Amino acid sequence: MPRVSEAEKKKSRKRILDAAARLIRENGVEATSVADVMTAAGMTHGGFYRHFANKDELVRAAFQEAVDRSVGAMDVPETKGAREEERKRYVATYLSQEHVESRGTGCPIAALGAELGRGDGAAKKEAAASVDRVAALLADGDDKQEGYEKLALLVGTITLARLVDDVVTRELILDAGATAFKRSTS
Amino acid sequence: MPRVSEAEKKKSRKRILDAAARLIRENGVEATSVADVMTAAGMTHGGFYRHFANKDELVRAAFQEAVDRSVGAMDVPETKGAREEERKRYVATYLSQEHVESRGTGCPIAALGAELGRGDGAAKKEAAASVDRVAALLADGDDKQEGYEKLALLVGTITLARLVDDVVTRELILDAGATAFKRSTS
DNA sequence: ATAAAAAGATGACAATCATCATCTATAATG
DNA sequence: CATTATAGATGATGATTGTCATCTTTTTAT
Repeated sequence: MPRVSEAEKKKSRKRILDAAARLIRENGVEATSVADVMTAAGMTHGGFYRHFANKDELVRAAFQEAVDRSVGAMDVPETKGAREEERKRYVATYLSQEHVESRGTGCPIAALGAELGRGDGAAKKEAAASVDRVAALLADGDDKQEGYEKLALLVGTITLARLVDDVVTRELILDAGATAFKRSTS
Repeated sequence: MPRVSEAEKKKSRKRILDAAARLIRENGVEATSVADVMTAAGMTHGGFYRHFANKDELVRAAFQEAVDRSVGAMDVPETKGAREEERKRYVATYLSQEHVESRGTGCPIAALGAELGRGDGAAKKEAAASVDRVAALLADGDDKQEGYEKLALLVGTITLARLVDDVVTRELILDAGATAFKRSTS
């Protein structure tokens, strides 16, 4: 059948990226094979290297995509309280049971931070840059430390909550995170 | 050569456990093979199943061992300020550059929490129990939420710090965690 | 002392993996 | 329209994986 048009190729790339962004968050980078991603994107493994140089490059791009999507709403011009409004929404969504359960669409730093922290490829560098980016979006002004503190609290809370099967205990953990988060602002 | 004495077998088991506890924290569960562990323990892969039913059971036991070692000092009778003293030491060690770099001997929840949170075997259950245990040790009294909050902050902070290669930024992150931790107590 | 049990070595298994080579049919280029 | 470039399919690669079978040798039990 192939070859396909340029526009079609672009769509293919996007399907691959979306599939990867979901699968690596659901199952981890190591547990996600290139063939898995391609199948989820509706193709065979063969065409993969027409889109990405290697798996690390795919993971880097997928991680970036995931960050864009998950903080995109917060990344708006600082006009009046719009940013602050989105921040509130972001945190409430973050510290929710739904976020605990839907790993495939959740925070990529929480899902993959530990695993990427062990590596040293392009994906790790991307994740490091994302830490700065998300922290900056979470902070009120230019206080970097406030951003780091808030992000650490979010990431740690969801990590703990995902270990716990009991929904009641999970809620306790999420509540603890929310309470601490409020304290970090005032 | 084999068979070896009962005492020797016990020592073998401990060597396997120690090797696993280090390797899974350094490289993750998935990236650590049974053969890797056995080699690090000074044996070939053959004898592994005389000690553990399967890899999941090894990881569970190794995780438990790692937790024991890393919070052992805090887990003392609540006599006068002894516990509080150890808590301080624990947190200072936790939020240090050395901890960021020495993953193999560091906090197993931070190293493996996200990965185990995706699974559903014995190792995940062990990790869930550890969350409660460590949180309880970190809390002042019976305030569970305080424990969860503190543990989340520690785990999140070290996760972020490990993503960052730049030592200065890393220090900023660790400082932010330490500041927030103090605020969570008073 | 004889027999049974088993620790660990060696080796094999079926799966899985990332990556590459080749083939094809079609899109882009002229 | 003729030529060339290439997206994606098919299939192979060598490496790695968890687990099991077998064998040897020594310990334990009788």
